[in-house]
Amino acid sequence: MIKLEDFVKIKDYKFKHINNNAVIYIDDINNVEPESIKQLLNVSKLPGLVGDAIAMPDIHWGYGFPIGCVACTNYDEDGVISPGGIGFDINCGVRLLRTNLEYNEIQKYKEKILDELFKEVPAGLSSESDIRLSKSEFKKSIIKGIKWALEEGYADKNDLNFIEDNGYKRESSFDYISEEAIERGKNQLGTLGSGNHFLELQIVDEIYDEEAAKRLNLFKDQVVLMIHCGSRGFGHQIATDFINLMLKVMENKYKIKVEDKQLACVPANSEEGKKYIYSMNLAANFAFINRQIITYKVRKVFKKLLNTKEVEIVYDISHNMATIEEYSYNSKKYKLVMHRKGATRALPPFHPSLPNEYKEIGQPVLIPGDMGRYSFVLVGTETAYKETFGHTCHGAGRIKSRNQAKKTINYNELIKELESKGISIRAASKATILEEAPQAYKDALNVVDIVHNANISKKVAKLRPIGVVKG
DNA sequence: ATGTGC
Repeated sequence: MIKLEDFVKIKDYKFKHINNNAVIYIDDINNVEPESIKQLLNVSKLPGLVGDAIAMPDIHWGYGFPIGCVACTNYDEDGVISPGGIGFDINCGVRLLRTNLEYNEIQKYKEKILDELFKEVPAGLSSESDIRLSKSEFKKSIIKGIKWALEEGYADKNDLNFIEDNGYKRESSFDYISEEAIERGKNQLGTLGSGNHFLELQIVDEIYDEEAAKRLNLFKDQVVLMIHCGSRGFGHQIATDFINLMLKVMENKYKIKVEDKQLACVPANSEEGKKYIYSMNLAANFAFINRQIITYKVRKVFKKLLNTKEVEIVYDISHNMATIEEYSYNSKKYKLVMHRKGATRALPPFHPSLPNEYKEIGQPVLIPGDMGRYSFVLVGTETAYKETFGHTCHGAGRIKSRNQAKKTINYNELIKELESKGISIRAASKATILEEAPQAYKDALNVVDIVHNANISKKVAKLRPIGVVKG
């Protein structure tokens, strides 16, 4: 049984378990579902954990690990890596594009822009790309990562500076990838997918931090675009393959016992651990290219309809990923396996991995909200570096299950409601729209306010959707 | 999230 009173408030918006290495950033501990707390406590018992298993205010139930969670293990002392701590959609992430246009300059072209975006960017379950590659071309492209996109003309040279890890994971390989993964991924580059993934036309609605907004080249009433998607069937198959592999060797070969089979894991420095890391990084490359090709399509549409050449990347972040990093924790140096699942990196100002343009403000944090309300831009802080291994939340989090949403929400009413707010929809499936209705989600503003008040990231801008392309 | 399953 989960006892909520076992979590004590150690400062505003932060609760720590009295016996376990688990903390939750939340306004009120009663606002967390017991199932996801149980999952967090399971994670806190993983071999080699360093510090606490950390939950963000958008925590909700997931596969093994809760979504909205950070867990770090000690690579040098057989700390584990677990695919469930990354998620099936490896390198699911968000990219924000800015234009030099104001809302009033595009208002009359809005529907046309959405038509073209919907035509150019394949969306929906099992949607396929117009880019056809042979198996060997596909392999070459994913190994090269975003550098392939640059060579092929899908990226501008400057783009790479504004993507986390420059859009390229060097430690990647096809050696441990199944034919199935290749088959599933081969024709999916530059596709949106389904579920909560989207391409939105948005307007900068409110600026909270003028200085940081200026550095990010964001201004009120500006037209921006947000891309939320990941590694499609490719990453999904890689996750599936490695969960199966780890289930086979975890107990027999490595004598690891976990609280839940879905926490299947192996030591990160083991044979299987290293194979997973190389494969996960490959899926990460896929997702970076995926968001890059969608960017290319957006640029094409804006050039064609508005003759706008300025569509620049503000930033591109991953919220489902693990990285192996040297990190100081409690004045001790570690090589950490940092699992982040539904959590966003939020590095402080002057961190060496930030682009020069953003050095003084910290790492941009992109938080997708729901299609009817808003999304957010924040920046990382020193407090995050000290308390959360440099992380913050990733989104709103569900309150209604997909089925509940489909049963209780009326499609026509929803579309009318969105229209009345000035939001137009292009979607491959009606069911997805119902599943992703604003009513199915928590208010992202509450989530963002908690991380802001806990100082693990700072609000910079609020973005409001005016057009949504979905699967 | 996902060729929406073991």
